Amino acid sequence: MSLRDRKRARTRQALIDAGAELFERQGYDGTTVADIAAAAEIGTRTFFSYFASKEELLFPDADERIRAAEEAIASRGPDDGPADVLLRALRTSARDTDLLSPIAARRIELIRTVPAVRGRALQIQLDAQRVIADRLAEAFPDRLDPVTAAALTGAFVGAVTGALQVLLAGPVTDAQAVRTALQTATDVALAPWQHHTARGAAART
Amino acid sequence: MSLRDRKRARTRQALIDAGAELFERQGYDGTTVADIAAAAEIGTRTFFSYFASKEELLFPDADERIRAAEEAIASRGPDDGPADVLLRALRTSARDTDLLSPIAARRIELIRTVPAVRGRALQIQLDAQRVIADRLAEAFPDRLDPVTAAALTGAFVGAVTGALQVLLAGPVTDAQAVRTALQTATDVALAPWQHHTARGAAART
DNA sequence: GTGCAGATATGCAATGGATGCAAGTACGCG
DNA sequence: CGCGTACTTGCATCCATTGCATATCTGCAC
Repeated sequence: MSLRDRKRARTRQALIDAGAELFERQGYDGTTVADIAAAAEIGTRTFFSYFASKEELLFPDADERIRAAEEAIASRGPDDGPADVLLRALRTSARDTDLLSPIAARRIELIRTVPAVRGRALQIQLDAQRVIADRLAEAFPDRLDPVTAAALTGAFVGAVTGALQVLLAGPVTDAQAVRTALQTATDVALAPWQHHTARGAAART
Repeated sequence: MSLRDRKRARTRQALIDAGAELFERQGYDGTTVADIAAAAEIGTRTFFSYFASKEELLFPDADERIRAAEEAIASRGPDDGPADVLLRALRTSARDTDLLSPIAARRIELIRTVPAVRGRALQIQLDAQRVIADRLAEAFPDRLDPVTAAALTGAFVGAVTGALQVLLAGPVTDAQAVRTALQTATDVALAPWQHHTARGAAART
């Protein structure tokens, strides 16, 4: 990796850190892009060559997570059905984002309270959903047409999102509660599809 | 209804119409709030006493749709299970209101192509989802805990949304296409639940 | 009808995100 | 070392959005 690349990566990380720090201290709306740029010691204009918008700063790893999910689908076992694959994709891409880490908690708080951030988060989620649905359809060409794959993926993601929305409405809960809620959500979403997609669908975590 | 109210309603409608007209002719980003306000013959500042943002102009009846869904839940039959009720609520709020209007296709097109609009649409959807989940949990207090209700609702909405996303992937030109896509989406996305509940058993959690 | 209180409308100014442009600076490579 | 390309940056600009102060209107009571 060249010096230039390393430098750029370092600046990028500095921006992410500065953003987290400032959002924490002054709130999202109370922090201007100029503040963040100054804290990372770059010009305000330059900020936008690293992130397309202020919100992007909060989702720096969206691409990686999508790739991780694609990876998980690609590396499925021969006996896995669509439901199993979706479960694995979810675990893979959600792994590093342990919902209970302090950083994640702050991000969730921002998603919950700042409309612009929520809107962006939902868009990213929908984009990810589309990619996953495409891969899923490719993975099971004889069992899932594209529309059905999209519906299945949407049901899965929607259930998880809905459950988390309720669960995370209050203050941060314990890890076990999160696990239980996820289990509930995936069960609810996938159960009706079992006879559509095969029996191996139920999985436990 | 007082004169004041009528006047206000008329201005509001004028703004909606002017917006549709201008977005159509100049594109969303090519149309400024000042343009819209001028076309409706009010001051730019006044626009924001009618709509909180430029995007809101595209979702003037969000409240009514939520109310329609709540209505559908409230008026459930004695033998309906959660899935039946949800199904009816979705069909009602989707069918009832605006999707039949001639501007439906244009709105879909804007949702599809303008990030800000898509973000807002998703937020509105999520908010609606939360309300519906709450009502559903209230309607079946002994069968559904809040998290399960939210997961179930999210699964339904997510499934339909996911299917729609694929069905409306390309440019959308006429309202008829929207209607048939919606029909197909609900059929594909919700079929699994209909079989499921037809057996008499609700989601088994 | 008159006049008041509260709701509305509007103009003005300011903030802040975002973008285009042109000039400056640094890096990679021959 | 020297050049071409990529990265930075300041500047001007556009536009959405908001606060504030002021003017205007409507509903209502008298």
